[in-house]
Amino acid sequence: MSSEPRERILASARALYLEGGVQAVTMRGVAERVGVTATALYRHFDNKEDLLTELIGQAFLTFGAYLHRALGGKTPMERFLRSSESYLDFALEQREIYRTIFMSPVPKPADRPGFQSHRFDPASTFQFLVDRIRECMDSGDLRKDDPEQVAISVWAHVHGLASLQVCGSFDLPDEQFQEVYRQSVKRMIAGLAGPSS
Amino acid sequence: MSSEPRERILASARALYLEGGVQAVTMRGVAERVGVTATALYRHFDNKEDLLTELIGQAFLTFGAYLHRALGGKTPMERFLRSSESYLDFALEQREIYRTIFMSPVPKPADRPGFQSHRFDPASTFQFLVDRIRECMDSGDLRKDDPEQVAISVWAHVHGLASLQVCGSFDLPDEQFQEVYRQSVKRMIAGLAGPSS
DNA sequence: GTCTATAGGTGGATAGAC
DNA sequence: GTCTATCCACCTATAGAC
Repeated sequence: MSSEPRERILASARALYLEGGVQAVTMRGVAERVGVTATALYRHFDNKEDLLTELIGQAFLTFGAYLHRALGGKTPMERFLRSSESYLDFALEQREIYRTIFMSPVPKPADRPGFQSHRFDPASTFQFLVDRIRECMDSGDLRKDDPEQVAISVWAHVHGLASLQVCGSFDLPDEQFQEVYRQSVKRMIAGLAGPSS
Repeated sequence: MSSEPRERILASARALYLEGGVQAVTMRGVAERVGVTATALYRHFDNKEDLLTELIGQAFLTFGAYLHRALGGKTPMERFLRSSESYLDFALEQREIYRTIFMSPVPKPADRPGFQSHRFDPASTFQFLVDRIRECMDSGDLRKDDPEQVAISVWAHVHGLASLQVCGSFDLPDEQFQEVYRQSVKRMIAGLAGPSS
């Protein structure tokens, strides 16, 4: 590949990104990590935004790979539950990427002329979830309801849990939190009122 | 008051903050807005962090005022539902403050020597919610369960909804979203499985 | 492809005159 | 209390030599 140096630059950028977020990615910093001077990077990327765009693009693909695992489940309910597991795995294992995708303001098309939506942006995540839920309603595992509205509730619930953990609001180690997360998903399905499960 | 200029500085800082977040608050920018030079600010604040700390402190008080409204409800369930309403009101009306309090990494005591927790930080929000939920369990409005675990589920759910809206992930106008939010709270209470409500 | 040198920008903070 | 002048750190980006 003639683009091997390009990959090395992206790798260094990703490392800095995972350590300290977007603001930790500077041309100087990336260059130092690669072992060249900052100006050398401009042979491979037009400018910083270019580099960042490619980085984020790869991040979306990573998320897509996590979600895709859930489709290995054999029943609708299994696929639904696995989706929530995969979602959490991604949030915990790729914290900074999760922050960027789901905890940062969504750039509007107006802000970025020529903006191309990725395969796995928040919108397609949402659609993925709608499909899992519709399946469960068809199979009778979930009560019949508007799949899109239910998807909003479910997504908000898992995202809320994941994002609070990523922010450190719970002050729980990840292993303990995973159990809390699973229980909470059960509770979301069973509800808060009515007879105990 | 001898601290009147101090208040004017804070007001300008708050304005910038609400417009563009923390990063929009620069000593130069604040000073320009007040109508003085940047150096003048250092007569009133030791440094930028000092200014920011005071700003955030006031923000926590604002949030506390929102939550406090919920206590006007007459029954436990009413107070519980009003809490969720107040929470959303705050998130939508004070977006940037909401971001700072609930969507940013929680500073660990280690990071800030002499760090003093505020009256309404994530931890005390959580306690407030636990109290509302315990009330509802005692009154029989909610099924008996571990109030803290249920509080986690409930908080995550409303925070997830609020934060996704604040980020623009839903792409819905606030008025429409409020109705979605209310329905979702109902759904959280009723659950996703079992008979329709 | 990579370097040195350099331009041009933003931001925090201090010294000392008024 | 506020000013001017100034320093320092850090950043993106370009020109032109090698």
